[in-house]
Amino acid sequence: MRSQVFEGRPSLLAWVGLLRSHSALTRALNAELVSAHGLTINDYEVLLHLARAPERQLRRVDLAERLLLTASGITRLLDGLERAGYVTKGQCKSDARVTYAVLTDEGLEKLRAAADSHVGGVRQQFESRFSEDELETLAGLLARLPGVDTDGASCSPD
Amino acid sequence: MRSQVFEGRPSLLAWVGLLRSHSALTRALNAELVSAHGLTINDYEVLLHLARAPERQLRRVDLAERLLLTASGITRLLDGLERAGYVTKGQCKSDARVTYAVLTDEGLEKLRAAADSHVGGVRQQFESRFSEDELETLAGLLARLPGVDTDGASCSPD
DNA sequence: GAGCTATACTTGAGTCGTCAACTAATATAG
DNA sequence: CTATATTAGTTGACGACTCAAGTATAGCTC
Repeated sequence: MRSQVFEGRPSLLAWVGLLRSHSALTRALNAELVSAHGLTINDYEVLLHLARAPERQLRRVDLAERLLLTASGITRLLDGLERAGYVTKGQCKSDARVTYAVLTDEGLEKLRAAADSHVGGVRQQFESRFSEDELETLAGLLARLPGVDTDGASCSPD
Repeated sequence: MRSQVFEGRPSLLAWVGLLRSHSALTRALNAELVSAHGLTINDYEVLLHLARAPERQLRRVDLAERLLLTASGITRLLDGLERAGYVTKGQCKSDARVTYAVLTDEGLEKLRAAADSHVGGVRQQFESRFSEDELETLAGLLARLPGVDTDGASCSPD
């Protein structure tokens, strides 16, 4: 049993490393973002994905896929962003089931305001510890884990 | 702005990779563990840390440090494990403030039962995607991120 | 075109964790 | 020794998600 439970294997080390580093980094970066801009990491990610999307809008489903959240999680997340005025709802002409999340000008404004300090925080965490090469290696390895890709459809015109 | 917000830099790629892979892996492995054994990843980690500790006990504070949770998070986590009978409270003779979390025989039993399938799941996720060398590289890189280390004190005898 | 399945989304209940405030015991300083 | 600060832990209120169930629209199949 010992050999199974007590983590000697590289896969287990990688796993606990992932768990811990995520916890620590997330905590730090999220606190930063919340205190400086009143945004959660996920809030930020929503704004970012919308900003990059054509027409600055995305179906809720696609947002869920990109953020790796459930549909209801997205509803809740967007609730907050809508109340804050950063996002509004939009209809889809060709499919009455879908509601778009549309980035407002205020939302884009907010994203711009938050981006610099957040990206700066992220870069500092990583670039103070790793060389450019190491970062590429790390990013490359992480990219092979599940959940790191996704791309989304759209409510195409009739 | 474009260059700041739109993640081209390796540090940003590494960061989103970490976020996504954590989310996906955690979801998968946690679901497995919960459905097979009724344990959360954090439940499991508590049992594991206790099993490795001298006397199979640890102060709540130290547990918090190891799991990267707050003190109150630990109180809540242990609530569940105590109700399930996997952990009990223990006093510290030399300091009446501290309460130990003590692994019961049932708890050790439970850990043993869960360990194989959980470790198996973890290994499968990682070893199906990476070579041994790559895993070592990944683990090594992750180890340099914050939160990946810790070691704990104990209520030493008078 | 009626019925069935699948998809988009919302809602209520519950879980897991946080923070801030609080109690209790110990350490330290004068 | 007394006063103050520090440390261990718990608790209430709350936030962010999840799951299961429900509603409404769309698409198939015959």
